[in-house]
Amino acid sequence: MSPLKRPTIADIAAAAGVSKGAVSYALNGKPGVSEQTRARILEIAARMGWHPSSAARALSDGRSGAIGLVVDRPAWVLGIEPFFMQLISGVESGLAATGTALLLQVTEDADAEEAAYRRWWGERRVDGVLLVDLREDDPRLALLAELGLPAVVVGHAGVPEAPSVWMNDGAAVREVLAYLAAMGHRRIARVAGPAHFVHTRERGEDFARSAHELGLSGVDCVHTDYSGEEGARATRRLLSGAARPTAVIYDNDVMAVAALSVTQEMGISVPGELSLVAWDDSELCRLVHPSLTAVSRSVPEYGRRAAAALLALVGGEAVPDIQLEPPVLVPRGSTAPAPRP
Amino acid sequence: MSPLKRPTIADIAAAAGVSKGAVSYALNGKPGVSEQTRARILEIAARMGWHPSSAARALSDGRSGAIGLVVDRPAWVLGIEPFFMQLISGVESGLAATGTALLLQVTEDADAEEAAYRRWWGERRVDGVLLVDLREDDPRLALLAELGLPAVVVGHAGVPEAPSVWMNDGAAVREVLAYLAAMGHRRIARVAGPAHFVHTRERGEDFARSAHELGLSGVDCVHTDYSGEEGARATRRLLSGAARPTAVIYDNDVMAVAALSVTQEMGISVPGELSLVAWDDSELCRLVHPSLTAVSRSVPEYGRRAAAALLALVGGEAVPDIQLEPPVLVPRGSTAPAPRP
DNA sequence: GGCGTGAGCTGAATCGGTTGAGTCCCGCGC
DNA sequence: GCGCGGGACTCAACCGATTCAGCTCACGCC
Repeated sequence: MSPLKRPTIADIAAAAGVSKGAVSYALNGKPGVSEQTRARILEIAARMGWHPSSAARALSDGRSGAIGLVVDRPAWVLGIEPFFMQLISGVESGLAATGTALLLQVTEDADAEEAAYRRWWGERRVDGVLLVDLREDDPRLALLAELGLPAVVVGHAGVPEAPSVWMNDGAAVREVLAYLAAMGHRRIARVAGPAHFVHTRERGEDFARSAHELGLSGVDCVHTDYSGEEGARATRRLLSGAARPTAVIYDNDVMAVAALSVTQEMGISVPGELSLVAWDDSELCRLVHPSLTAVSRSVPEYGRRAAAALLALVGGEAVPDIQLEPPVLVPRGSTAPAPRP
Repeated sequence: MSPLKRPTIADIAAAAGVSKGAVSYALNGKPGVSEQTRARILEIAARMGWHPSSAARALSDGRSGAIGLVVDRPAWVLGIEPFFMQLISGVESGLAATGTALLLQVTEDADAEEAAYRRWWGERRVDGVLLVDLREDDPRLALLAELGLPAVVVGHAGVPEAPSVWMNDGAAVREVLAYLAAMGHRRIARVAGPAHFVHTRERGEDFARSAHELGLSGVDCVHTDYSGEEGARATRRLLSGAARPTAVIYDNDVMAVAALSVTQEMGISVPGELSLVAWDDSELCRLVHPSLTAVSRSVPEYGRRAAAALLALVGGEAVPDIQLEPPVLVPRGSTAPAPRP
């Protein structure tokens, strides 16, 4: 079968007996044609299966009709980390109605990520980008500002250069610590993500504040790269130390799952001797035994709102920081009262 | 800071004192300019930080410089399934050198997936697509052929409409069954993916054939949607039946992990009373305790080769089916000799 | 009847590349 | 000395949309 020909507005114009301009007005809902003519043109366009050429549109109005997302995490972390796929699902649903496309790029390091932005900008491939995993003094913000590429920050507020979509982790941190404290836990540790991520630091500050308020001595913190392997190693170290914690909180679910198998290895009972809490809830947490108590936040919602905010920003609207519903604690089988000393 | 201006070939032409055409020849490595002039133009372009406008290029030569991937799996499966992110990582690395972009779309159902292809084709957004999860009599093949949109099938060979990148599962199936049989397993079951996927059926045929060759009575098969939940349910059913299997093979790692927690729930020892094998190896398999024996295949390699094949196809080359190294069995802690009857 | 007005449409420029059809000049062969 | 070939460029059309400046009516109004 010979491939279909793609109709252009010129074809429609010919079929309707009007000029290209009239067709353009009709198809874009702009004044300049009578309602009769508009209806006729719309009908013809639909019958011909017309779609606007994204290239032509991009060329004439300077909009590409696409947004970009660069994910700069090593492949082995990405594979298993549910966060990104859920985020992407959410972004898609925020984009779906508008017909905007999503460009995805997975990079090896921060330099490659910056190069990707430069390329997308130079090639006019995207109208804006979503920024995840903000770092301290993140050079990407300056770069994007220099390029004039609109961006929305996902995951934490108060960035002067760009609007953001965020959740207040503080309340959830407080909730988790209060819950553990109420069950008698006093020695609580945290296995965190990389220290250079802003959200890691901020969550750390939340932990310190809440611990102080609750009269806890503090929360020991170990940094990792989010991988199960490092999560397991950190857990072994914590559980082998002199003052073994009675509860550990993990910055992602993958590490919490890894920790669970470490406890089995070491013959430590969960939740009898040790309570575990995962930050970020995914099917993974319900899959393992005992199921993991988790801090649940709607990651797709993150994506959806961020996409919508970016579209508004690209459209020239002033976009404020958007705060989403804070994460909630979902208690499951991995937490229980602290063991008697 | 005011946004940078994006240089065009006209700017370069003006700076070099030549015409736009000459600049185009120079930048594309075509004859028509002297080596001196070419070098000068290249130098100016580099200094100005020029990138070709993807829109302009797409408009004039009909190529968008992008390929598309539609993933039609429910969001909750996607989140945790490592396969797709690994595939995407691989695709990126196959694309990286060429400057081709990747468009990703996550859809709710098959209709939305077809609509996505129609849109991409109509808008000339992609030069070709990667096709995963082929179904029996897959309507997508006819659609893409009708549209004339080049496609490469990932995951199984012998499709008349499009070249494919695949691995021979048969050898691995044989290896797994022989391994289990050698350890005395006779009642072996399989928890498979959806029956409508071609690769599910083909693997089933491989199981039947190998079972027969090895003198096994056959392999019981239960179909699921790949989710941990259904994997767990299927496992409970299998383990509650009269002739309980001594070994179960899962079509993905997520279900195998879910199964492991079912065995804990039910007090069945792994691998003492039951052996488990996961198809597809990811960090997940190493994370749990006992670690899961798995059939490992290089998913990123899949993506890389598929991307390369698609680029060749788009470039007008004749692309044959490409067979990759077959998957290999990686024995870990979840398999052991069958229990004495 | 003349004139302004605005709806409804046309024509052409424009975006930034690619490309085929010229143009010009230089060197070479006879 | 003339013609020819070809290297090095220039020019302009073209891809498919958007958009602005007209143009042409019909109509209302004084």
